[in-house]
Amino acid sequence: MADEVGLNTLTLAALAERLGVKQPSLYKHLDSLAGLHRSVSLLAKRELGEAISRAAVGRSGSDAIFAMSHAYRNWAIQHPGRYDVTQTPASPGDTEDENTMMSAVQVIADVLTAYRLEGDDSVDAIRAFRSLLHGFVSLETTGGFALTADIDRSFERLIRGFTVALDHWTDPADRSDSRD
Amino acid sequence: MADEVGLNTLTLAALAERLGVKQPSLYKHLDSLAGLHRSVSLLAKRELGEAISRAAVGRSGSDAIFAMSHAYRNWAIQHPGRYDVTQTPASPGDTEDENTMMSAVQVIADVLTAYRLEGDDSVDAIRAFRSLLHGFVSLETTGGFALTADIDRSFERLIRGFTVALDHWTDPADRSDSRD
DNA sequence: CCGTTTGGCTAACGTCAATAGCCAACGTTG
DNA sequence: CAACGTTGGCTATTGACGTTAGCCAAACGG
Repeated sequence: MADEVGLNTLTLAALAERLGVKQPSLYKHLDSLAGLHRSVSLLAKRELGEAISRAAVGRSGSDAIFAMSHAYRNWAIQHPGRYDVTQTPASPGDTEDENTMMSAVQVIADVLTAYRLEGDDSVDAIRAFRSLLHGFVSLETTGGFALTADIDRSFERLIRGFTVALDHWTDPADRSDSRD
Repeated sequence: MADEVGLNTLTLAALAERLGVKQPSLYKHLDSLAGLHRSVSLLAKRELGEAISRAAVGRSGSDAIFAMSHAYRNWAIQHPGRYDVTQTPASPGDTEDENTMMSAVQVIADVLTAYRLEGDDSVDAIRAFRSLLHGFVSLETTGGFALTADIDRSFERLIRGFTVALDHWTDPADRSDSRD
């Protein structure tokens, strides 16, 4: 239901009606709307983490990156409502939520090990990859890409660009434009 | 006020109280909550567009990209509430909103002209750049980066990676990992 | 077979967006 | 100056929603 209507507009009244039940009866199964949101968020993080993890097994290097990226995007497109709560951070002290998030990020970290990045270099690469994926998928699912140009192709291009950047991740910083 | 509390939780009651006025009096100055959201969104898009446009004047190539990126991120960090409605697409038929969005995207397109990309190549690059910026800023402002590693550095790294990728944007696609 | 748990219900309250209708201050204009 | 329309506030009310309290019947376990 979150995927159909969006979590923000998912009302307890509507949920009760769909279940053929009166609104207060829901409180026998959930503690609050916020609690429901947390549950959905937790479920979504787990599912997305599993999806990208499954895509990465048996692959490494740029192969794994492409596979994981497509798994990420496909899951997000198929579950837009769930997706947009995958990035809401855990409430302070919610260790279960924190751990779920961390294990999903760990999948990305593992995939990047092929590039032999260490310490901050690795953190930077993980943040970059997460930014890429989230930014593209977020813009796409909210309808931010107005033009009719092929979105699949743009995504492929984006990921390819990332692998190219990874190949030069530890090159010395140089702001000059290498092409002219 | 949107930046302090977030647009989602900005309530008309609270707004009225801050203005020292009763809630229904607000309707003499706005049509609805949705209308207010649209106004804020429109203002935000215009402001962000101007910020990145200002940053890009007099620069070109990767210089312009870095300047624009920092202007984008800084504006978003300083105006988090406004930022997160900059990416909400215009309602169908809202040409004013569409035009505002388009002119902001046009700034990006102009900056990328130095890379001599044409047609779909250009669209792909614009989408990639928007994804990068939005993804990073979105994750950062919502607290998605848990580790204490330097976020400024990660951003710098991300943008540098993009310029590297741009230098090879039109290289033939090749999924093999060039480093091993 | 009796007690407890489970899962529904009605009634009620507070908050919020929104509408209707009233009224005072003010400026314009004949 | 006086009549008048506009502006911008107000109270009262409604409807949707989240939430709590308290009641009750069916199911289930000892």
